[in-house]
Amino acid sequence: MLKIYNTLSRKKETFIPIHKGKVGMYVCGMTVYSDAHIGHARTYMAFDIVRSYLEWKGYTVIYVQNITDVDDKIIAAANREKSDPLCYSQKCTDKCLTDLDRLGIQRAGIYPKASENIDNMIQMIQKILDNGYGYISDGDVYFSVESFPKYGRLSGQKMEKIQSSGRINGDEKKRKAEDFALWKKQKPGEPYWDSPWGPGRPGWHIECSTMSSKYLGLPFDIHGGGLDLVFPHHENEIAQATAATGKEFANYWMHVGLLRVDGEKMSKSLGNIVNVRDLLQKYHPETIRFFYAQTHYRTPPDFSPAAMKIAQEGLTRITRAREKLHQKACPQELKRNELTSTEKDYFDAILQCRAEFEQAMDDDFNTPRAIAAIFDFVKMTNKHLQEKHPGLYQYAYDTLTELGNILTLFREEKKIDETICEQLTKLAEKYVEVMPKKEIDALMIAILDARDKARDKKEWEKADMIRDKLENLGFEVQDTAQGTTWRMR
RNA sequence: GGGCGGGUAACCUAGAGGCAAGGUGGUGGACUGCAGAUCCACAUACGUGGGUUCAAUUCCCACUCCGCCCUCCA
Repeated sequence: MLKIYNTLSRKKETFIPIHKGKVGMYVCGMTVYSDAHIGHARTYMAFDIVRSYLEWKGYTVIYVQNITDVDDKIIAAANREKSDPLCYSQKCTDKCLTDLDRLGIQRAGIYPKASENIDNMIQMIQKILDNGYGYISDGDVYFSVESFPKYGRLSGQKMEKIQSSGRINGDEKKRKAEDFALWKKQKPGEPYWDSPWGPGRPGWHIECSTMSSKYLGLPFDIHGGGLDLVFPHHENEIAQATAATGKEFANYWMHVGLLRVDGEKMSKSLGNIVNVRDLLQKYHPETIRFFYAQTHYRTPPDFSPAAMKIAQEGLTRITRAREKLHQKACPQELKRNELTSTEKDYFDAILQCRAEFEQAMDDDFNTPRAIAAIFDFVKMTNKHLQEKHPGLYQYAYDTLTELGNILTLFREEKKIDETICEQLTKLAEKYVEVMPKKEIDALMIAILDARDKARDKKEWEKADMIRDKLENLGFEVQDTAQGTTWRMR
């Protein structure tokens, strides 16, 4: 039974979808005016896993993630570049989504853009006005927060406190400081759309109320985003959608803990924003994803080279076990009562891993616990590498792959560098008597065979030389009691 | 000032009213020409002070430290 921590109640609640077998999920997307950074990736990774797990549980998931392409900062950036804001944001959108693709984060089902839903927003604003929750002021339209008694429920704020804090922006055009803009009157040099209140553009919050209800209908199941969006953005979304439609908005609110960098908040002012693209120069996408998955989605992860190293090494441990399984696996009928007793132990361990994995994920998508289950499974695998049943290994391999996929692991195959084969051939020419086919496997077998002969003759220098050269080409060579094994890093 | 969430070994990360789990690292052992991998074993932890309880690290209160939001933020 899946439980989700709901920001609304600050408790874990049993997940019950509105429509049986279906889940509607809306996640606040990027404001596209620069590159995607690892904070974005953190959030979309988290929801990629949420989506994957829900699908694994048998739900059909409709995943909507908006693109904010109408915004002050976009306009400012476009003006600096002397280009049209919408063209500029289109370019950024493509870049950002491509970066996330390269990180191996699966795309949402629908990416609605603010600029393409202005009419819908105007309609919603009109309804808010019709229902008495907003007012017009010199070409601007504002939401009147005091007219919406439930305001503050999501973030635990009390209206009086918000007002008395003195921290929110006053404005002559607003009746109350806490009111927020639904529609902003056009300013010179800015893009605008016509509306019943004159030319202008929508406020930021309205796009999410509008597009979520347009694509998912109200109410819908899950609304997610970064923890920083709880107030005021999500609070405002609820107010707007409810004021306009009278319907409930979202049932479960999920918020992702914000990524930190070397123990500090990641921000423009600190100048420590790490772009996805730059990070991909240094680390394999799978390592980055594993790093994220190692921290529960509500806990702020701390990004650092040291943390990446830990992720890298842990992931390698899993990968090695999976490769060994792959080598031994072959589809074959599997009946528990036909297994030897040690094979039964292993088979039961696989079942145990599945059960623990599901239990962990059912508990508010507890990926660190799920990963612990996988590590337990890896340990059992390494202990049982002497079994004889290929079907058992197939089942183990399939299980590890299936569960890993939910955590975004094993999504890409290793790329084989074209030049590796040539370099291996050169090595073989030097040490091998009979040249094998120019394929990596054949070359490796021949080279390692030559090395074994050297080892038999106790020619350690030669053997170590070969091993060093292979290591340099990216091969991990290990001598074990069962012979020499190799793998690509 | 208001709201929210945290402080678990050397480090990272889970957890729960009664054995505190996983990873990285460390130590010892098995294996081994060496290296590596793997397995086995071991060591080190619940911020402080109260309270509730047979029992708290887990619940409550205070204190303290840290972070996030209240301005754009995933």
